[in-house]
Amino acid sequence: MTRTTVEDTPAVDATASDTTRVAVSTVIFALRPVEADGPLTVALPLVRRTRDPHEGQWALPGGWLDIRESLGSAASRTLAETTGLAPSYLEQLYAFGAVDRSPTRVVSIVYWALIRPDEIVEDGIENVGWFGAEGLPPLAFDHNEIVDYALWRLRNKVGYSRIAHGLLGDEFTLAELREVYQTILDRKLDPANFRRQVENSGTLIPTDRYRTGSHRPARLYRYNQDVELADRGPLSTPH
Amino acid sequence: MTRTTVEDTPAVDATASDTTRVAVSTVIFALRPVEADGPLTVALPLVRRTRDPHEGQWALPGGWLDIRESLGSAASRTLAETTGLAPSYLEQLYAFGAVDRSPTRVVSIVYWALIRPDEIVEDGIENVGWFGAEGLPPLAFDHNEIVDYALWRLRNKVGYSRIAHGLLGDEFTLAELREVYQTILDRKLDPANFRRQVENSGTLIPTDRYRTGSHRPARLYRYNQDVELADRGPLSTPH
DNA sequence: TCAAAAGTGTTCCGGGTACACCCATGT
DNA sequence: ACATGGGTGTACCCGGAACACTTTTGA
Repeated sequence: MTRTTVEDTPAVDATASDTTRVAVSTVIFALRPVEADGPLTVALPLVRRTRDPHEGQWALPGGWLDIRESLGSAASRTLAETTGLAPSYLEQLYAFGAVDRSPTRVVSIVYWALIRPDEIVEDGIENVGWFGAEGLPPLAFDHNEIVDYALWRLRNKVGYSRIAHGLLGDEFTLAELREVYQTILDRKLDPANFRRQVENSGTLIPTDRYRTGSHRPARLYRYNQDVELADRGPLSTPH
Repeated sequence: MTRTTVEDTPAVDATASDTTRVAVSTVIFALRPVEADGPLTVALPLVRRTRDPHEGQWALPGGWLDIRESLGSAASRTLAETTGLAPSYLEQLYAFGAVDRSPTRVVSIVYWALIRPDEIVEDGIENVGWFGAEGLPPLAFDHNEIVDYALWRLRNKVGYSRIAHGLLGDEFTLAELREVYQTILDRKLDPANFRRQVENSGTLIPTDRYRTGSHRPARLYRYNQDVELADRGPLSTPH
């Protein structure tokens, strides 16, 4: 193949026009009221873009992959830089690489994360806003589609694994844990059956403490860290 | 930040030393005897590397992502170029991006694929070899780890979805389908129960044809293409 | 004392498993 | 005829769903 026209000649300044760049973004889920004193909702933080493309629109927190960091590290770093958050759970979601998903060629490695209420930094950094995961406004790039996929994965994985504790503090009552499941799955769960199921799963450690306040005090539980294994298969360390 | 030493100055020739490149590789599974007249085994084709790094070692088929193609297209293309194969099933597996997984910085988007016996091109292209998925020799880069993960995903997904037909031809007997499951899962399955389970799943269409040859003829089945949906969630098109 | 949530007991149902049994064909 | 795999019937077990019931607190 020989170059015949100027269109075939790559720019001398090889910034973006002729290379594929790798970005890392993260969908961060938390459970919080989306309006003051409203019910708990699956919510996520978004960052307002301050430059083109899509200036002014909301987008997933993220940034460029540095040449000397792994993908998971890049997710953690860009997350902290843009939102100030450090999630308790972080897992790779998918690599998005459609040619037209950005004006320049960008492959985005997207992670998804869970954070506990006590890890949420309120109004930590400018240009960050929290949104309910359902009914988002139009986001930059293909980020609406990405959030939908992450939400599907969250709902799916809650069914067969015990990640829900990533949305709770260290100690919690069974009612609080059940509330997490009900919010994510968007349906009521029988308290009696729910109790037995999580108790039999072996992932809960009862403590001697109780949460008091209204009605009969409820026993507090803690999560058994030794479980969780045998979930992602032979892949132990994030890449 | 200001540049103070030569180490900080990027090379004018921006080939590989200061950029992250994106590669695409695929783990292709087929069911075939690994030695002539042996039992059916989960096997995959590997390509012998003809240049450094890891010259002479076996590696997953793959190549560089072209700037004008999506990730899935790149997987199909590099697959065809290196092995001559065109799989019936192709799905993204994981993005591998550890800093030290290659001498230069490479992020690999790995796909996994299934191919039917009739799609296998025997001795089609030089430098391609077939190996049993268990007990591979040491491969180039982190490819052993990648294959193990793909194998885990295959075994896992066979349990809850109906992808096994991606390893069979258009028409097949229940015994042949059961053989696929038994080979992948490495355990015997009850013929009676297996029949009822796949029949009740609604994914099989009985034909009027029978496979004769030994003993009582077995009815041939075809797969219902209309199913398979509601599996990868809202992600319909590969990116 | 009453409302409401915590916690227990019991029944029912459906799907998976084990296994006995009949059917149809090649040799 | 008989061995062998194709195909059917059935009993059992276990986990989830439904729901009645008792316990313990705050108000």
